[in-house]
Amino acid sequence: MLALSEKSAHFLEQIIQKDLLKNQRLHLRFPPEPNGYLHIGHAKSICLNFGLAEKYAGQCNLRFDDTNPLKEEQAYIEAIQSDIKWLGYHWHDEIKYASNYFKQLYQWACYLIDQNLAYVDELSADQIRIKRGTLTEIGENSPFRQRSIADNKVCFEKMKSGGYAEGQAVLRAKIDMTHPNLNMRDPILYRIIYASHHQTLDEWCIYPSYDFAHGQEDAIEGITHSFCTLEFSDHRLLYDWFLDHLPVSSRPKQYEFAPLNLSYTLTSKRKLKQLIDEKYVTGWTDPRLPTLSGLRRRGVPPEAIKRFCSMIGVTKSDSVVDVSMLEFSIREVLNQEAPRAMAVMYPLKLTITNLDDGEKIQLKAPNHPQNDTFGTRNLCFTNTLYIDQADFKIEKPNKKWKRLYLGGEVRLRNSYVIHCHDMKLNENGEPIELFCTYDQNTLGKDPVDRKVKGVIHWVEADSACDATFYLYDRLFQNETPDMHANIPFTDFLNPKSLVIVAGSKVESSLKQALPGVVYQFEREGYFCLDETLSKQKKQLIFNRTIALKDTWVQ
RNA sequence: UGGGGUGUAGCCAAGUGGUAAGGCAACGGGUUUUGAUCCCGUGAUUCGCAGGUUCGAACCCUGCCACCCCAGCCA
Repeated sequence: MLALSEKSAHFLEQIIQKDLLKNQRLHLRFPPEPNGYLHIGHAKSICLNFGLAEKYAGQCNLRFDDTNPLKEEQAYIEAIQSDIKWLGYHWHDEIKYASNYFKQLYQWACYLIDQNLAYVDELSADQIRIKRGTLTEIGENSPFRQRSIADNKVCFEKMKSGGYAEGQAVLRAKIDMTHPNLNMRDPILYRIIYASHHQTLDEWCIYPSYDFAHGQEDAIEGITHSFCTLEFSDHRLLYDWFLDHLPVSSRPKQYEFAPLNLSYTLTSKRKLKQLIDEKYVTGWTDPRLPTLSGLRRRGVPPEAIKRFCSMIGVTKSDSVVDVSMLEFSIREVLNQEAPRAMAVMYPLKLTITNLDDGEKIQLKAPNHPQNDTFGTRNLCFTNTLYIDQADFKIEKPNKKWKRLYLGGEVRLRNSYVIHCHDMKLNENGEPIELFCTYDQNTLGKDPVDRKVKGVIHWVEADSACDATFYLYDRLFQNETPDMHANIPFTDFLNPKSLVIVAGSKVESSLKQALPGVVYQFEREGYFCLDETLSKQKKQLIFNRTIALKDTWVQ
């Protein structure tokens, strides 16, 4: 926490600090296009914009950049809102939509025509592309560039009223076909799309391009600093050109920062959508996805995401952030917040031979080892328990082995020290039942005459609940799955990204596991109830948020 | 090869002319009824490279190199 507030200001924050000194307002915006769910990369931008507005007592708008009805949906608008709320941010005023400004944008387009700065081009998309030139060759004027203002007004009106087919005409700015920046070679302002828009329905059949919309939207809303990712750097010139030539009432400035790349992860809406459409995952909320909805369902707390965003910084250099940083912040938050419980993933029956059938010992266990305010819970100890198969070996494999073996001793977490004196094997020679005695004199204290190093977790057989665990692992086996020129990212999918373990046991207190609460199943990891799946399959299903850090080298 | 950017440890990142912060990862050690947490310790004679300016350069100048983005009627 301390480190967080002491962190030095990144370059955008420094710009804000300077501008604030000059008595400027601070008004930011987060402008997603509603064409998919938000992911961890958007979280970086959300934390930047909402976080800075919060820190410097400014405002931050939520604005849906909905200029393309072909790709957008109302469902995405709703999902995006709940993801932002989940992160704990509040947008200023009403939600904004680019579509709120369609009329104003249209009037400004007419204004540009009147200024002889825009024209209707009836070249085909292909012809426009060819005449635009290339990176090294200048472009060439369209034959329609010399249309009269009056003609342009007629043609633009014709575009607006449905007099052209899709693709038959576009409105372009008249700038400079020889400009070294391709964006300045008469960019397209309006195109014809005969599609119903989720907000404006069938009111329009012409839609503004991103370039013609974004800066003006910022100006209309009185945005002071417009932060976007690096790939828009080349558009800044155009952004300024429109603001210079239009009678806008405020002058926002665009600044660019590097988008987030995360190792072993995809941060591209388009590619995430492909994974969903091609059924590699179950949907936008699949816990293996880096979508905010997926992370939430997985059990990742919003605070972890905020800490992560603070940890990675904001710069202009291309980078790939190691996913271990995200994992660290998840564990850091969960270690503090998660109540502890015990769960046995692969049960092995263990009979206490010096305890009679029906005898019950009530035990109390703290819900958090470092924080008493979490309180305690009751545990029942009888002669029939389960421990994990991984915690028992017939023979002690090496001197570092701290768990149970035949003839050895181990502490049962929150309970007694037991000694294993016998076992039953199946036909394959695998142990199927252990016989142990417990040492009555070891509850809450160490035995006086000997050292018992190991501690293992357990559940009481009779009171335990059956549960199924969904163990998630990274979706890709390659650090940069989408950065290989000739290999599709789907080639790197991890076949073990989801492992379902059924037939597990959780302690009785988890019968009432609360949705939304992440528990630490001691020695295993952090888990949370999957409400949807549990209801659907009528059993307790836990998602593993993340395993505990494991530094044990066998 | 036009234009716009970026190069500081395996990864992220401070540093803005006074002699290389911090975090993640890794590796040691200590504590521990979670092989977790916590604590302590270990890294750059050097900042893409080469010159130059200066008493002094990661920071200034010159030249070079590498990588990223741009030729949607996507955003």
